Amino acid sequence: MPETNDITIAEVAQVAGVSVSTVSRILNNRPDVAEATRRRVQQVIEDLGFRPHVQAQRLAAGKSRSIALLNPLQVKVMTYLEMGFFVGAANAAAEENFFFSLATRPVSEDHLLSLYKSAQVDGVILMEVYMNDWRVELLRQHNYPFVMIGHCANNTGLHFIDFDFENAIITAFDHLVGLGHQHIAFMAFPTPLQQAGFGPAVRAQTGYRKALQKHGLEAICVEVDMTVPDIFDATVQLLDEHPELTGLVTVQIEETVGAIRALHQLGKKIPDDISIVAIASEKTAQLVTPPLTAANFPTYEMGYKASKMLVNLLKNEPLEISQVLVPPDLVVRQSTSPVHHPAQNDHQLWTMPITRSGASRSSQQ
Amino acid sequence: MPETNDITIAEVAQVAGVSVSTVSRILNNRPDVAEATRRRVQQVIEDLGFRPHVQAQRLAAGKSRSIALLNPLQVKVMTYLEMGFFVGAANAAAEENFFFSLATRPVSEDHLLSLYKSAQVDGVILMEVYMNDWRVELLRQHNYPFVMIGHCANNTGLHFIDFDFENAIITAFDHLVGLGHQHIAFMAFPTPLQQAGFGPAVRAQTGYRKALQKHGLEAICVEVDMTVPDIFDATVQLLDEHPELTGLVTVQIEETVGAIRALHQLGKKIPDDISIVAIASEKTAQLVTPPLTAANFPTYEMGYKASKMLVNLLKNEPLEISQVLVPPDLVVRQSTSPVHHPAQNDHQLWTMPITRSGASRSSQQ
DNA sequence: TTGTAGGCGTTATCAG
DNA sequence: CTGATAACGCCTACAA
Repeated sequence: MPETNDITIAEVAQVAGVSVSTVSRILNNRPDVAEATRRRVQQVIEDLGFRPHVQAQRLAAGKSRSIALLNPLQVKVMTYLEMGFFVGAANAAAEENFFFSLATRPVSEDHLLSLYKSAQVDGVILMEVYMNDWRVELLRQHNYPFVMIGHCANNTGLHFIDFDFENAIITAFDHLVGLGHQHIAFMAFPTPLQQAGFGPAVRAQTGYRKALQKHGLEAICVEVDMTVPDIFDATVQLLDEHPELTGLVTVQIEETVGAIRALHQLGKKIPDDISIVAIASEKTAQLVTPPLTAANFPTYEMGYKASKMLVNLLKNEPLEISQVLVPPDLVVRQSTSPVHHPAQNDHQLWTMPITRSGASRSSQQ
Repeated sequence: MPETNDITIAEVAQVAGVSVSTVSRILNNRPDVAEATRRRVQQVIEDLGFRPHVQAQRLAAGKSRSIALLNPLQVKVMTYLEMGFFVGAANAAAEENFFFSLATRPVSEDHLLSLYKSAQVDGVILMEVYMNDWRVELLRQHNYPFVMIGHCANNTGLHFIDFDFENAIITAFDHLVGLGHQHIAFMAFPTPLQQAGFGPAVRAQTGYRKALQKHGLEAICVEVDMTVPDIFDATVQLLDEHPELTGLVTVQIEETVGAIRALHQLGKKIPDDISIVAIASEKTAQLVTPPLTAANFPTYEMGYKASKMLVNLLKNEPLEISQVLVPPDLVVRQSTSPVHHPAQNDHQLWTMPITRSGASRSSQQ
């Protein structure tokens, strides 16, 4: 059996020759304590190696001083995207002396309320937010504190930080068009996500529509699942149907490697034959070859900021800004280059063997 | 102000017409309760939406029912390696109804002890373990429960799960030699880590020595920092000094992309010109092009297992096995092929421009 | 099978 | 500035 920490605040008080309340005051940095007393008691605390019992503190104070990030995580799977949010949020919480945890289990309404009711947390961070999100309604109705990474259709009274997907897509197209590209495909979020009103999916699509209109481009759009094999197949099929393509914009984060691999197999060079613009964090963009030109998705910073916002909320400190939309910042790396008019032997490429056959897909206007 | 959960066990008891202790028993699944009573009380709990106050439970029970993974995490940086441990451990803890948290801050002796003393956790999972690790000594001496992902020089009485780095390296060499390769470089852990007795670094080196001996190979070993640019530089220099190279074994996980990028830039084809064997999880191996042949590093499973072990320990349940070494499982993907004797125009490659200059490195025997 | 009562280690209120 | 003392919400002998 492990040696328990017998030392309590009472013993500290006794050794220091003061009352428990005085020790408690010192522990909580209250101002109304004589400097001499404070020093003496702190010395005793040090000597005894005393640490306050956090559960007792939480119970007595009526605050858990804990927050959680609600991650709709599939078991085993976590990407750099979520990880950025997570590490950022964790570090910010640690800085504020708040306990941080990750809720990995799928949340039901009941589960979500339980987090608050059972005093596991004082507040949560929501991610993967939908335009109309039941979690938001539920928490708002119960008046439980929370902040979002993402935002809804109606955000009055809500606190959030989100990436500006709409302008990210527009910026991506601006970049390619600026390099002379005219035949650009857009690899969009899966249709079900769009229909369900998943924020990034909806807003990326809006950005896409605006970009088409702005530059007078032909619509070449394919919706794919966020998996490497699906993107691989989609890319193959896309180039089959649109051999004139010289540009590609993707919203998939890490899975863009599927497109790269497909192009590689088709004998298409990046960026000589096809330029790619993605949405990606620094880390992710550097993970593939060539490093991707991408709208920078600052996941760490967003998680950090969200966490700070929540803690401020819980401390009843004023929030300077409570709704922030992070503007896209296009980082040019090595996956884009000026358009390069194709040589005439292009069609020979199509005689190459393709290992994975394409699933049926629609190429919508 | 958020609506607080007024409902307590006392109210449940009153409404159900029983005593608090009965409700408590039901909450804790004690057997000594009449079935009728149990059902009635559970109905009341449901109706009232009651959730026990976890802080109070922990205080009264004298157990936090919480564990933590001690991650010597550099701020902002987390790789798929740590993430696998983390998600696995988190899921296992959740299954056991234990609270899980990640300690992101660098631990001092004081900090580590505080975790226990302040009842934040009942036990911890250590990772990045050294052959002689002060944390292990400290916890052992205080008789605090813990398990390790990794293991020490002396492991008597300790509980751990670790990946068999030594045999992983041997297996990697076996594979390459089996394909006819004779000139194989080994990209080792940085010297400081080896000297400090970092477990994987030490054991990988042992495996390397044994592999050389087993197959009678020439030693071509370079120690690199675990960063993409460093590995890039090291690869360039390595091929400069050893143009006869046809095989490469790396222990770096994600950073191996640096080698791939260097080879790409040097005009070397993978696997036609150079075969690579890495140590990597499924996810990581698939992230680069071509997908890497690698000794599978089952990080999720290891985190999961470590967490289960710790929880069992804390529940005083018997541990079936308390020291497990995960055997390497070589997964052949697309970065290795039979040796392919070089064409005579190889040296022309060295006239290509290299963007990053190599830092000075030693190529030890 | 159920109820009573004391205690878990702090914080907070209110006197002094 | 300091000290009693009552919560905080639950668990757990012990008794019935």
